[in-house]
Amino acid sequence: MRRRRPTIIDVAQKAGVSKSTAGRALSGASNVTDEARERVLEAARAVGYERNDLAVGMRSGRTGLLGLVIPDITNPFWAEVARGAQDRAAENGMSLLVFSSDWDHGREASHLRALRQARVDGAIINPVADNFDDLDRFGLPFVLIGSSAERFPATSSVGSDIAQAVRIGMDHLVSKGHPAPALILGPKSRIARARFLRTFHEHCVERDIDPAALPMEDGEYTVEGGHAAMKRLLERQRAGHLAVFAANDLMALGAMVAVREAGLRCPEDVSILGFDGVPAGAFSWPGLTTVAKPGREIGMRAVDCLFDEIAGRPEHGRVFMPCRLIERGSLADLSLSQPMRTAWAGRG
Amino acid sequence: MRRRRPTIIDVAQKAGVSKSTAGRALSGASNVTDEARERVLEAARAVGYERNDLAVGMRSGRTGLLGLVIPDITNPFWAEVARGAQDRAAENGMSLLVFSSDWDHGREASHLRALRQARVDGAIINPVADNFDDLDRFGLPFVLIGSSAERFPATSSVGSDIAQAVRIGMDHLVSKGHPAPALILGPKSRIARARFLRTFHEHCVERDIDPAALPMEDGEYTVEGGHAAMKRLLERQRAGHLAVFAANDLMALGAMVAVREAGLRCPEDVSILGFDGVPAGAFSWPGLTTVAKPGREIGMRAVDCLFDEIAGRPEHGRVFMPCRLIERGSLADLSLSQPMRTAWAGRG
DNA sequence: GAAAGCCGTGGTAACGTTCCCACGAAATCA
DNA sequence: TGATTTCGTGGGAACGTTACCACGGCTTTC
Repeated sequence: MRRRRPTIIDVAQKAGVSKSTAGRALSGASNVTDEARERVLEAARAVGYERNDLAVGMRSGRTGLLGLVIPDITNPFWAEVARGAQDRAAENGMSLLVFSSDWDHGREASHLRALRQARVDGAIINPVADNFDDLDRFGLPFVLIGSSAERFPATSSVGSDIAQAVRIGMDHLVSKGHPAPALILGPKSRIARARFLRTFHEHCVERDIDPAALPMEDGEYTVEGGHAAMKRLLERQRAGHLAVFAANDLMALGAMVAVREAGLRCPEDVSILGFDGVPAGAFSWPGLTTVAKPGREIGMRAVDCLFDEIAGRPEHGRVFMPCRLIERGSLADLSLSQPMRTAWAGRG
Repeated sequence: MRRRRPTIIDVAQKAGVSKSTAGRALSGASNVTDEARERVLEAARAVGYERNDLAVGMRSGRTGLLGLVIPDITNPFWAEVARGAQDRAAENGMSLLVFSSDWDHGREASHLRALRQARVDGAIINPVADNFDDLDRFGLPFVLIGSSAERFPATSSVGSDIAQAVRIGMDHLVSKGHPAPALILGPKSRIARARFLRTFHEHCVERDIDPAALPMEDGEYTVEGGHAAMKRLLERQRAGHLAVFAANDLMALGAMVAVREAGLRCPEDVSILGFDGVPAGAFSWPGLTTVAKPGREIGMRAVDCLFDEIAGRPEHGRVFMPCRLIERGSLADLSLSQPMRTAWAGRG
């Protein structure tokens, strides 16, 4: 048999005040005598009172619940985002409702409905929908995360700064003597790809390189995709050192496997630079040098923006979080041994 | 300006029935005319009604919320557990509140309080506390997960079957010609270690091997821990093939690095078997052969048990989920080339 | 044919909290 | 001193739903 949990009325009785006064004391309102507050708090401790969030939400409209809708909590990047969001939420006494959409419209819609029914105060969403209808109908404050947020420029959102990331990566490649790397990119349909390419082209223009002369392969954002892309790259490349900038760590790791299978060595014969910062990159051989996205910071920042959104404060627009280089062992340093002698340098 | 959301009363008015009838129709109760139900459902659709879960929870005592308290959502294993739990919860129309405790008593206690205040219907908990006080005070239905659940044998819990996992691993080692491997274990304080060792000893007895004669090293459950342990192992081992069973994949990956640093090759000189099934093991070189825990299934099963617990159905006691072998490239096959010629075979 | 049971319906209370208003006492102002 | 403000307090309504009870009409039973 489970005993009835004490309510604010029990506390009020024990303290000898009305439930209004007890409520004020417990919620930290100012217009209560110190003496009354003391008595109420003591009584609450004595009876083991714990506020009923449902009742609070019911009456005040604020539930202390935040929603997080991401493609897959199993993906290390999204796990980091979730962790950051959860920590920042907890700091502010709020709890996080987590949902995985698996890039599925139906699931996303159903999760958004669940969020509404739970009366969350707001949500952080990585949208799978490519039109704004679903989100527009959401009806609650929300913040977008991830690169697909770019499709909704008018909405408050937080993402990694792909432009800056590409720049960091290219600077590093140049410093190691690979000014004109080959590219392994994601599917043409993805927004992130376009942004990546755009910045890459800017970089080429600055350095007087013809981007059209650089080898480029597409593939899914998976190990298999990277593996296949690298095989194609190696078929085109016969001699000299090959440097590759992959748009995704999993692709980079797949590419590394392809290099090994071709009887070549990384980084001696092929240099590989990744993008994401997945933990697995630390255990590959060689360790994967990569541009890491600040997943945790994105999650935290998204919660901050969401709070502003909820409070009706002027919206942030798009927030871009800076990425950073993690240097491990997958890049050869050609800057000293054979300055400027990369695969395609001076071809065109 | 955000318009007031339609309530069940709006639906009832539109349908021309009382709110009682509307409520019955919407909650799928049986004692309503088909005609009335139809009218109510149509009205609900027309006004865009969505049930208020807070009010339901307030009145009925069931919130449709489940809690999940794990050490760290960022850890791939726990992410899998969370994913499984979330999917199974969603199947049953419930939402998951996720918290990371970071093995910290204070955080755990505060998360449990948050769950109580949110009036969740139940919780799945990987307890960090080593005494039962906190959990005993929890006051809501719950199911324990992870190996530390072993400290609370009276409570319903779900974990991986370490005994079976060790057996699978050993069988595989034997089949490859490594009947007496060295061990890399976790810290002495951890429950999982004891269970691992116990089964290992049983295995040795069955095969007439003196476990005391086998090299054994401890370390933290991290890459660094495994790295250091393997270095110590290699100092003791001068010649012949060395086979190692690591109690954790991260340790195994660290060990692999140590092997490479010592100028040896895996699997030619050293065979390594891991335990966990982390994704990173697929990208190491060689790929890590390992015994994988069924994280997702554990999460799903835990939710099933929790439903039983909530419904007051007879408790399950401890549920053990079977692990499976993932064979990649980190074990040499000595069974043909040099039958039974492992490092320590026939020493004692 | 009367009593008893079933079924669909509607009205009302209850869940636990916060919000709003009114009240009296003390403090301040003219 | 009398009028006005301030402050702490208490009472009651409200949030949106489900649980409970009572009612009338119908069918079943003896």
